[in-house]
Amino acid sequence: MSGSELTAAVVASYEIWMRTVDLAGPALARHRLTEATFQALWVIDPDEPPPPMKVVAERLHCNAPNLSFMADQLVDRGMVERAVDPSDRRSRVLVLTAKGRQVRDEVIRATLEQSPLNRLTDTELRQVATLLNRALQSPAS
Amino acid sequence: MSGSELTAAVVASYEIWMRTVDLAGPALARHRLTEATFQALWVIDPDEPPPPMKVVAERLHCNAPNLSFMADQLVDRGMVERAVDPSDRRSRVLVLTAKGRQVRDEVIRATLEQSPLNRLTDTELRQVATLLNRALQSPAS
DNA sequence: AGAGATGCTTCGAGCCTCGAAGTATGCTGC
DNA sequence: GCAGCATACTTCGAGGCTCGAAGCATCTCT
Repeated sequence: MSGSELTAAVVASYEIWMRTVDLAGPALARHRLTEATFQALWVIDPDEPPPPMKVVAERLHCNAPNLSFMADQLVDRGMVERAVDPSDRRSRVLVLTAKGRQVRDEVIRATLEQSPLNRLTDTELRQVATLLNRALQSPAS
Repeated sequence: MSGSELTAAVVASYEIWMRTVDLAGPALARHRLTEATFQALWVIDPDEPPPPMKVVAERLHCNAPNLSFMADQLVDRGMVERAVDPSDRRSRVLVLTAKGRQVRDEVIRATLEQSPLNRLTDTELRQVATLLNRALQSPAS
């Protein structure tokens, strides 16, 4: 219930995110991605086992019908394929295609390059990440 | 074009914002506000002269038709009124009503209280705000 | 006064989001 | 083993958000 420090930090984090999204727009359009589909692509790490849709939905803070819709878009664009999860046949995992991996790399690189955060030094970025992650780690209020 | 420091900071700022929005949801619903209308309410500071819609649209990173739509919602809910800007009769300023000021205070307080950032100390919050604002201040790339 | 610029609104299209209901598969206890 | 419940996803339909194009009122500049 304090005051201006908290307000300033929340406003700044809002502004950082909004500008990142704005600046990423053209790069997304080049690959016919929207912000929503891009974020879905982002959270599928090609260096880890393909995640079940349930996990992807959690990472995106969205619900199952919503992810189903976005997955359709990525499948239509040839960037992702659905596969049955061998460990649970109810579940579907999202597998990046070769094109999906390439587009993901390219758009993430463009997004990071243009992010306002890219103007900070590595030391400053480590401080930011440390502080923000400290805030995120506490028990779910 | 570096690497993991930047990625970690961008991901953390995304997660901070998404969690803030998630947690604010119930407080918004109590006043029949959506995330979009709440942000419009947020950027109208009752302690400053009522801002022209053009200024509000810039603060929200949205365009004129979009703000016009959101302003309609706030007017319908009795939180805001349009008034002619005396210095330019083309322009409309958005004026908070008494109800608008009260709801704005209440919902902003709830949002800040529940934000993950509320778990940091004032010193940490000052560091966060300083670093993020440093990133934001640089010339528009 | 006329021409062009600016601020807002309206309209229409498209995308995003979500609750409810349906299908398939897994799990538990009898 | 199988009945009943739980879980993962999909489909459907409604509603909200966003934006380009076009229109109106007003300002500005000459």
